[in-house]
Amino acid sequence: MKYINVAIDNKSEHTDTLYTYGCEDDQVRVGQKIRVPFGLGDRVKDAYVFQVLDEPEQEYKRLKFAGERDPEIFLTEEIIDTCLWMKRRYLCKYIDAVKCFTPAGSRSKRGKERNPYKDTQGEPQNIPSLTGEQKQVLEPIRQGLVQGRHRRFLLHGVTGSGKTEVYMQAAQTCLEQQRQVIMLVPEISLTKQIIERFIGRFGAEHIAVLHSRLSLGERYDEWRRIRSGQVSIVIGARSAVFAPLSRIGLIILDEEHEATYKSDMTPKYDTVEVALKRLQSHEGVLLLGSATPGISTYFRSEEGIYERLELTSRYNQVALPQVSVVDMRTELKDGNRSIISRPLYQAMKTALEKKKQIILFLNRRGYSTFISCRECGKVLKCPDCGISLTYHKEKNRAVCHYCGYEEVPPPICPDCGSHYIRYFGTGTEKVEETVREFFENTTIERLDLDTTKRKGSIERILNNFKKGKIHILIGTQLVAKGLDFKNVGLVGIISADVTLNIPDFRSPERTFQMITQAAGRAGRGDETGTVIIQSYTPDNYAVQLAAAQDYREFYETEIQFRKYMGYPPYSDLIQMVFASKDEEKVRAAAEVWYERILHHLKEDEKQHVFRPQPAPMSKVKEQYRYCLLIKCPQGKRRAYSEILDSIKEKEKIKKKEYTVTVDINPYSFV
DNA sequence: AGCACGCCGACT
DNA sequence: GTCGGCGTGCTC
Repeated sequence: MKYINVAIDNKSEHTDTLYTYGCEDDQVRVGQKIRVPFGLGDRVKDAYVFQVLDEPEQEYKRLKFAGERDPEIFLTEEIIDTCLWMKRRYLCKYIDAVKCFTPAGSRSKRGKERNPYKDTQGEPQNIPSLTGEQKQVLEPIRQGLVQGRHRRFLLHGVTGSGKTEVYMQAAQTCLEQQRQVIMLVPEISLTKQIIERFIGRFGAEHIAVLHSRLSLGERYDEWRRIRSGQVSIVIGARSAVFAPLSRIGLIILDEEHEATYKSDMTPKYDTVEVALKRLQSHEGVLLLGSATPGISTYFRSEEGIYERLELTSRYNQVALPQVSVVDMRTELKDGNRSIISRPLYQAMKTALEKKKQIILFLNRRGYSTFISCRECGKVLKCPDCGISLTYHKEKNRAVCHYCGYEEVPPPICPDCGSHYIRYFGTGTEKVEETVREFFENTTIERLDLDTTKRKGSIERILNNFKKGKIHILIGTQLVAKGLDFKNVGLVGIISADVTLNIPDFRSPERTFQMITQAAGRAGRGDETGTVIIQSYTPDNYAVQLAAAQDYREFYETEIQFRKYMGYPPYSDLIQMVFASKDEEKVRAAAEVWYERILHHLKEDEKQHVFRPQPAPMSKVKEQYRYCLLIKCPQGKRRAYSEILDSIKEKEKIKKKEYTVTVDINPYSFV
């Protein structure tokens, strides 16, 4: 007779605790899935075993007994341990964490297992010989793998420097140690080449590819295939970090800086953190790769938390593209009010004459309006937070979304006295229209979230572009992600300012990454490509250093700003969002939390918590939302988690009609 | 989230 | 007197 502590598969916050059951089955183990009677009606619920005990921890007046076990779903102790860690770190429920590791579907009814990539031949390959640089980079990774030690690497390599080959050879070494590999990519639909190369090299039978098109049944089958030990390499987007492998030797994150590695659903986990947690138990190696590492990542490589490896030369020795910045203030002065500058227009004409293709980048439309002078380029910013102020029409104020600072927008530019104050943020969607007017006999296609909603449409557009059927492709960041088009002669960035002035402390970082990535699309064939960046603040360091392709200098500049402002990596930003149908109730709830948090802090720590304010998009889906931001100093994260946890505990005693979500270092502050 | 217990108003 | 309203509180 055993006693088990289980997490119940229930939606409610109120039942998010471990319940003790008696268990007749002596074979019961931590991680198993088991049926239990629950509640007054003894409804049968799924539950997961977190602890197995010989004696119950206390007397229960109505102890119940667990039912049958699910023989197909069982997790390892390492996974249960990681669930406990996730609950703390992301303030999610036990079951939310467990569900990351278990397949959502049930056994597929067809009865036979299916592997959608079984028929993919992949490119049969000769293993290419490595350049000197690649060999050098690979050496310490191999060493870590062979010794079976936990090590962490940042592979900083320019576009086209052959990172994928390093990944594959590291994977090879890992397999030779009888250990398994998780290969994570930002977006599976744009990663066909990598998948084909892996399948070609290692064979489809040892690889599981997890992607969003899998049906629930297929997902279940893949999960079982992985769990059974048949699979030694799992390729997938961020959720593949939860793959139920039992001997993980290596986790690779390609394009480490990408926003998709941060989950936007509960639990709001950070893929790198989960990978690290798992690798510590498995004594495995973490390999982060990027051409433009995130500032916090690079900082950690400076601190020695990650070992940094550099690939500086391009594989095929193609010269980096010619990058120039167009000053849109001059365009205005000279009477060109159009969205396309004269240099960009000229370059487009030339490219079309040479039968070269063009990509125009339209940055994601800002959800907020920033205020800027079209003559000198000045942008209104918060004096305390250093981020752009957002214009609120209803009250005619420029507001800081971090701390709530506000001011009446000046009628003339405070720097140069110009009357050309403009409210930016919308209007860029007119690009397509303008381009069509300027270039009548060309094929123009737009690629963004709206056009890609329909299945297969990304592939269709990209294929047509590849075949040369489309002359000008207008798109958002989507187009920038790792695509290799040989005939692109020109890349134009319509407005660097939109990205630069998103009210987020990372907007310079994002701008730098966006420009670098876009530039990487130009001149991938044998000719040097051209990149043109349009901006009203052409002297901005992010724009300038991206144009100069100087990552190191950008890092040095940016890290100073982060240090001065106390932003990550010098702190963690904790964002809490309160939501309710009742506007007054959310406001009150946010205030209560604010007061309670302050109550737990010492006098000199109170400045880290900002007064709650209505969210920038304050009403979404009939719900009113309030935000509360905490700048959590380095090393204090656990303390804050505990404070929030205890408030959550107290708050749920009184049933309140609102929801709270906590997001640590969110990718956007909405 | 369910589901039962419980303490007040209109029915056979 | 009792059938049922859904407010309140618990679930090993």
